Amino acid sequence: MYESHQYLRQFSIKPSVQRSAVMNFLLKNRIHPTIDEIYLALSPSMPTLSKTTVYNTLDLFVERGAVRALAIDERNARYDVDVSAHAHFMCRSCGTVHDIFGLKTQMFQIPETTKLNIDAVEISYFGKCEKCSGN
Amino acid sequence: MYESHQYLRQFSIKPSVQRSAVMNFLLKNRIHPTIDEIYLALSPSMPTLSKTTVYNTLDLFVERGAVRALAIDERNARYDVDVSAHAHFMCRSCGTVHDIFGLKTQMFQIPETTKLNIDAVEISYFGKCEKCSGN
DNA sequence: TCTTGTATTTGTAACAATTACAAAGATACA
DNA sequence: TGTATCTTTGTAATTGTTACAAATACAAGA
Ligand SMILES: [Mn+2]
Ligand SMILES: [Mn+2]
Ligand SMILES: [Zn+2]
Ligand SMILES: [Zn+2]
Repeated sequence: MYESHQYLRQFSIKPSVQRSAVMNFLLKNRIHPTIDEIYLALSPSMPTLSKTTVYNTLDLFVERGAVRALAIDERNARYDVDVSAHAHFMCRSCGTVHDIFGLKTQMFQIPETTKLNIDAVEISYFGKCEKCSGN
Repeated sequence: MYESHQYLRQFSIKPSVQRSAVMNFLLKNRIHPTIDEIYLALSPSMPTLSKTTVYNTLDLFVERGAVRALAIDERNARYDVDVSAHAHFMCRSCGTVHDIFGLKTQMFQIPETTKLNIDAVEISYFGKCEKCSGN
């Protein structure tokens, strides 16, 4: 909790109770959560927390580069506090999103093109996770 | 239009007026359209077309492997009749989705992992397109 | 400490994309 | 022609997100 305060300052984000709680959750639960998952996890201990605040907070985090928004899940936005170059896998069955580390750094390089001004890359894999592969 | 009929049969999709019209649009307009774009393009010449039919049709196309659904656009699903291995770029400003061809085939290979049963890869780039780069 | 301006949070309403569902229409074939 | 099945349609419900204005918290100066 106190760490979260410090962590936020690294990204010039003024800490508040809500912001620290959200960042704390992201740091301790690296499951690429949705807004709803964050809200449902925090609201028991923060009964006045508003879902709008969770939206605002995540927007701010992304804007400041503290968090990455993933496009992998068409249904909801998912957020990742690990902004380093890595890929993701989403299970078509249970919807969980896993990290895929260890891909060649070349894969995250931006292709040469004069026309496009690329600032981000996202590599996503889809299929069934171990649990859902049945057996 | 007639081509579309033939095209659908390749994927064991029973052709109907609506299905052929949608496939024809996809084959002739390779812009990774949204459901709404497809609906709005076709409805003038097919006034009774229902948006639900467009949803149903695209679901069927994807299920049969005739079309790929892209996750690149968080706002709406986008569909690509080109199911070959290639990447995409989405402009953060105007929202258009471009193809990125010519990436090494290695990039589309599935990483070795015993745990995950991967069946698809999606490589997405984000930034500003030529038009929106101002200048 | 009070005052006042600014930043943040909250709750509600509006919006947009998608899904559910049942009725209507088209198609195939006995 | 009759009947079962497939497909389309329109509407309503659901869900995720955004807009917005009021309430609250915070920060600095008087
Ligand atoms: Mn991750
Ligand atoms: Mn494409
Ligand atoms: Zn799973
Ligand atoms: Zn653009």
